[in-house]
Amino acid sequence: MGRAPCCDKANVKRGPWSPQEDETLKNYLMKHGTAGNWITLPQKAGLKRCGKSCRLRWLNYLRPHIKHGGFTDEEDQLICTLYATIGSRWSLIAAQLPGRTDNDVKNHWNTKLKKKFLAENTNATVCPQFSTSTPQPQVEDHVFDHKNSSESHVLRFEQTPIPNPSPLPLGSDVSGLGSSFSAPLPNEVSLLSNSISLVKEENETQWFGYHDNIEGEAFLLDFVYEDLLHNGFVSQD
DNA sequence: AAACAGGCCAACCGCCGAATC
DNA sequence: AGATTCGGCGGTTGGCCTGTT
Repeated sequence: MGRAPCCDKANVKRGPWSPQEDETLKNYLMKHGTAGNWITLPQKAGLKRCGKSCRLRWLNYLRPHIKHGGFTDEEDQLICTLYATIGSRWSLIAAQLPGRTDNDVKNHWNTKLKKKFLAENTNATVCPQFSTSTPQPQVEDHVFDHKNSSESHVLRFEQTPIPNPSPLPLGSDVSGLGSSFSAPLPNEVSLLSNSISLVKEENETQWFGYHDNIEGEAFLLDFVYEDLLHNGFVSQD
């Protein structure tokens, strides 16, 4: 048999949280933490809520240092770039935006950014796939789907490998560049946009994806590399 | 001032992989 | 080994808010 049931769904409160509930949950978590179990937490804290609901409320609203609204242009650009790279993996995208939650980023994209970039239809510095130099795609048609990357930039990368060690200009038409992508790999490739690159240092066996974040500091995009590795576009040999 | 439409966002739903029994 | 739950995630929705007519 498995674990005990999650919660009595007929006996839990739903809908918007009251200030009292917020206070109760916040106080409890500040004092005791989750103790590794969200399901039993509401009972211990004296809340008639499902554990999942408590978790969501904490992560999206009550957690310290959460920012709401007021997305900057830099954040918009980063969201767009990452969306074009990895698709709708909001938790990963939000992880690159301090103080932002996946729900917030998702809402922001769905209500504003998606329309904005569809309407503008040209934003090569941020989202190469929207470039006017190529046929105008629908956003959904060209996002990176990590489970089925048939419409992704990464697949195009595989089909049209980059044999040249120098970074390619943003939005380059790399079709017809030649043979399959294999070792020896170039030292650096400007791969997915003007701010994301794959780097392989001399004498290193691993490739790493980097992105220049809004403060201009490079951070490792493990998931870019993982996607490439997972899809067999790079190897560790 | 009232009615309506569209935008926004908090919260729920359902799925999936990992963990547990 | 298989059944079941947990935790986490992305998709969706319902209700409130704001702008327009």
